[in-house]
Amino acid sequence: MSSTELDEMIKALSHPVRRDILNWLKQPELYFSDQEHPLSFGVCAGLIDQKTGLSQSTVSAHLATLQRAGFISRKKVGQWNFFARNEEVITQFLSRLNEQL
Amino acid sequence: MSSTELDEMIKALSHPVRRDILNWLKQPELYFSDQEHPLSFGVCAGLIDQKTGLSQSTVSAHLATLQRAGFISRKKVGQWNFFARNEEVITQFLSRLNEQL
DNA sequence: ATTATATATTGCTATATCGCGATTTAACGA
DNA sequence: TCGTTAAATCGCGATATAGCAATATATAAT
Repeated sequence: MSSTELDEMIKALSHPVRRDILNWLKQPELYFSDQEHPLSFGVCAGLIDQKTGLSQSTVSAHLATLQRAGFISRKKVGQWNFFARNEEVITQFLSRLNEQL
Repeated sequence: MSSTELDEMIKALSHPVRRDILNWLKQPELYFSDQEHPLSFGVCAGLIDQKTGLSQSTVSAHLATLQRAGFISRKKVGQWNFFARNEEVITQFLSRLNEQL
């Protein structure tokens, strides 16, 4: 993980809504039990929109930020986009921060 | 540590210069061996200014940000201000992040 | 083909952050 | 008291970020 990438990751975490999203995705069955599709796909954008209470376009941008940072992945199924945490990346980020901070 | 405080801490880390400063303060004897005063006081602001290459006022603001977040402490001795890491706070921050992320 | 749904993208405004030079404040020394 | 040094604070312009509504795009359903 380059220092530029690390920077992008920390910046991605520097907004409370994006941290909330990461947290919700940690336990989808707890926060998105109402999803029609299997949670194994991930959580679809619309439900995340709802949960934040922000506009669709705003949340879409937040999800893009988290994805660019590598924290989440997107899986497109039909007309839906499902998001899930990249646990390996998150683990790697935390250990990098533990070393370097 | 409240969620507001956590937010302030992450935001404080979201600037590369501020992370640099925290890193330099980890090994003052390595990065500030030219300091006239004992390094046990901490590192004085002027030397940090120099090392960043940014203006005095800019660095002063960065140091204030780090201090507000709790990551560093200031010790005033005569006309100098010495800064040092708050290791306990940093450790606490890291463990909080490890849990919550 | 048309319509509906899901979501990304665009264009915009408002606010926050960064960096600087100039000024102020504080402490020291002559 | 006056000049010097250290560092905070102020005022400013430039850039980045956040939010929204509107639009575009892609898929699905009728």
